[in-house]
Amino acid sequence: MTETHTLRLFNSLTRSIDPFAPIEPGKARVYSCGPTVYNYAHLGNLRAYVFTDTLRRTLTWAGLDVTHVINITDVGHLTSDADAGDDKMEAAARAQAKSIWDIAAHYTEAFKSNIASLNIIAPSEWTVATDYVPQMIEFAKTIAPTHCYELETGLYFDSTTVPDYGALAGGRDDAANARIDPVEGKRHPSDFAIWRKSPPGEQRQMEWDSPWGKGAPGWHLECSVMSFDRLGHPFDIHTGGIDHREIHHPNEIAQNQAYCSCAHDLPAGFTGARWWMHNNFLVDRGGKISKSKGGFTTLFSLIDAGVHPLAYRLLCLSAHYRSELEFSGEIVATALTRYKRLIMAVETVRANAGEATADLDAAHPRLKEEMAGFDAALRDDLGTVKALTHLETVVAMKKVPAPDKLAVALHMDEALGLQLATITRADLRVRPKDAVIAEDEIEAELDRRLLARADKDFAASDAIRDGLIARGVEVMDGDALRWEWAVRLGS
RNA sequence: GGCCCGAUGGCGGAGUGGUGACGCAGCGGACUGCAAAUCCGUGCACGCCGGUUCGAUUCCGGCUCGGGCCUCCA
Repeated sequence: MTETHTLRLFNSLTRSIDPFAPIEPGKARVYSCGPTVYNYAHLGNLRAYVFTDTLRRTLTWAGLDVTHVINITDVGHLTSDADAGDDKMEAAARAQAKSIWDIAAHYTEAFKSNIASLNIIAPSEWTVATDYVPQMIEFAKTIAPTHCYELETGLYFDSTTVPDYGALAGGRDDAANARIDPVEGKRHPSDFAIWRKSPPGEQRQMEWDSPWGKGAPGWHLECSVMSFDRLGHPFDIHTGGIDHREIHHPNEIAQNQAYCSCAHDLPAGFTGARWWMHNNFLVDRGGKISKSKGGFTTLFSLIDAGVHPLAYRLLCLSAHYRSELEFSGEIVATALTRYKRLIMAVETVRANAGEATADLDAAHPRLKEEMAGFDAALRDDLGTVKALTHLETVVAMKKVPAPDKLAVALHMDEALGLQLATITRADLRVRPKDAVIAEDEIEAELDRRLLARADKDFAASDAIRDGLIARGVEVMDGDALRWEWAVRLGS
């Protein structure tokens, strides 16, 4: 099928949608800021990886060979004010009376499990921050003489030593914005830690020797070091949540500029990645869902309530990645219904089609029209919202050959990742964690009900049905599936 | 306090200088012993005040309300 549209993506550096051209023809190198593994990822965190996955699939769709790296931050985040507070990892370890390494391993596995549940393609490589400490120290040594200064608390980056500091953030006010206590001795409010010294007399579970004393790397450092190490410099795209646009990524860019001018004599203005892309937040009534505030919803809890994880993926796809997306139990439930109907429709197409048409170019003209619309939507800064409607149009289309329909739908799904080729409606019947009745008992009750109905004993059959409903089971007579779990969403 | 963003029907959410997608809910119909599930059909919206324009939801200004960042966060 001839793809005629240009891929255009929003670049936070230019604040505009620009035609995308990779550095190396035919290839794209992408780095995504990964999770800090001191707690479970919540649904808002996961939106970022659905976005990243959509980007990756779209690049592939556009014919590019993608190398994708996601990091695991297992060190280096602070819990509180300034640049000298507690480390989040250390705090979590203390709170749970476990080793910090156990904490990291546990939440890393949980995260990877979430990624798999959402049908997010695993990155070409996961990089782990603590594996890179020696390289971080080398990086810091390279830039220290010309870009850093040392204080009691650590090694700091002087943000005025690089051109256009903070340009990504879209202009920052420099002075008098001190809402928090600044670190004693910092030259500029926007200076940040490259290396954090362990407090005197305190033994940390994670600490390393360095030219600036025992301690841990600043958390901005890891992404610069790992992205350069795995993807080279420059590379194509760096992604992350929109919150990183103001601090973390500008700091990363500053480090990249410093490093490249020190080590490679690269021109000023070099930013490491050519494109910086940011997804917007998943929000609750009260605002963004925050990991550090607690009380958030995880993908695990959604599954426990009886919601298939891909319904959440569909929800993410139904809004543009740069828009805020409202979240509530009710909203996920609508996504689940939408997903269920889509899956049922595809199942029907599959049953009618047998084999999918092999040659998409030979598909029915109306289908090719939708295909073109889908392609255009996707290539226009990842327009999944429209792309999704094209998919639904295709699946619902009358008077076109089923094998063609199936082929087109499955092709579209390569970009959307809704597992249309394999998921069945029965798969969507996710057993709620607090279900009070077993499946075989449900089946037995339904068989009893069938007998009562055959006898036209409707009082008895209705009583059985009411009993099942009371135990969270929906009875569906005119449906091959016969019954379904009621979804149990809190609020 | 500084910087920035948003406001579309009951809810979610696209989009556009000139008939305002789509999904969910609702309503009507089919099916059903009755429901449910499913299918078909369908009503409902561009925060307020000015300006530009033949014409603004769309462009500009002000206002109101909501949110984000400035401290770890996707």
